[in-house]
Amino acid sequence: MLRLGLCCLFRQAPIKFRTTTARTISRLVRDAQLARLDQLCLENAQQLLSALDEVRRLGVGAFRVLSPLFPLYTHPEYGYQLEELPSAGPIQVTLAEVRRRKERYRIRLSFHPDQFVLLSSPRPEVTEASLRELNYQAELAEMIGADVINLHAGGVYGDKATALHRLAAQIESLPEAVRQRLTLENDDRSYHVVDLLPLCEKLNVPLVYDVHHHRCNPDGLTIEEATMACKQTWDRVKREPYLHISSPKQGWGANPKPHADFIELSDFPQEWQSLRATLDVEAKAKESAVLRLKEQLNLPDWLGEGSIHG
DNA sequence: GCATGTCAAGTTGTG
DNA sequence: CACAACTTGACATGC
Repeated sequence: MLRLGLCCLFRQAPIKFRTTTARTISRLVRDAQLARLDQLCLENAQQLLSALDEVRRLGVGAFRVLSPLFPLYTHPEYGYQLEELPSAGPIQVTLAEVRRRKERYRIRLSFHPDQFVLLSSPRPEVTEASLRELNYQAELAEMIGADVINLHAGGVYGDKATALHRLAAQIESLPEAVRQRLTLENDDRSYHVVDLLPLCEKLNVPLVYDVHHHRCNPDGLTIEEATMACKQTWDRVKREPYLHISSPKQGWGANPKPHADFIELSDFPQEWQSLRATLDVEAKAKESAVLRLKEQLNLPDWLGEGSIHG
């Protein structure tokens, strides 16, 4: 059965994640910086716990955790370690409870580092910053039990084969906590499913299939072919496949890349109807969009403990 | 209060 | 050459 996933934020539910900026933090002395960051991390951990309850209440089966759960954690100047925070203990306890609830509710958790995180760059400082960020997200993933850290392949730098070679080399030398969670996703500009498949098969990296990106940036594969190829990369490691969907904000005209508030049912590939997979819904209306798609597809509530499936 | 400009980070494509 | 787009607006400031 398909399980739908909500991405990062809520539009209806009163669940808010907070952040700060390097500029704001820079005006404080170190102790005050850590006190401020401590407050934000603790609040965000508590909000994540509420998020799991809300996802469960909505009958949804997956949640993507936003990258800056710990704001500025990997910043070169204002970064910090969890142990430096006065509330490190309560934060860890809260995140351990997130993990327990995710297991009880059978909710799948994932991370999607943002555009600055690349393993294909020829610039060492970009790779170093990316590795810091990946290690941070893996640390969080360990604490809450997230099984996926999903990356785009990044830039081409005028030579896709060489960029892919750098990407493969970096993947092979990742720390285990990152490596076991790393997945790659086709993007809407540079890397097709067909570009990533050889690397994914060689290194046993699961491939997340984003059908909107595929439609924006076609590679000759049909949706069914791309779906099956990606599914195989997950089958090989005996894990549930991940799919992404979104609809174009202004239709399939000049610029289909920006995301719409909701998913048009006509954009949902019928090939997916009977799949066992996680489908992240990338739509601005957040849980409203997930619920609408869930109804349109006639999917039942995703049930955890006590269900006849569980 | 509310409107508005700003915010760590990469790369590509468009106007 | 500036800006939008990408998984996502929220925060700080000034009126």
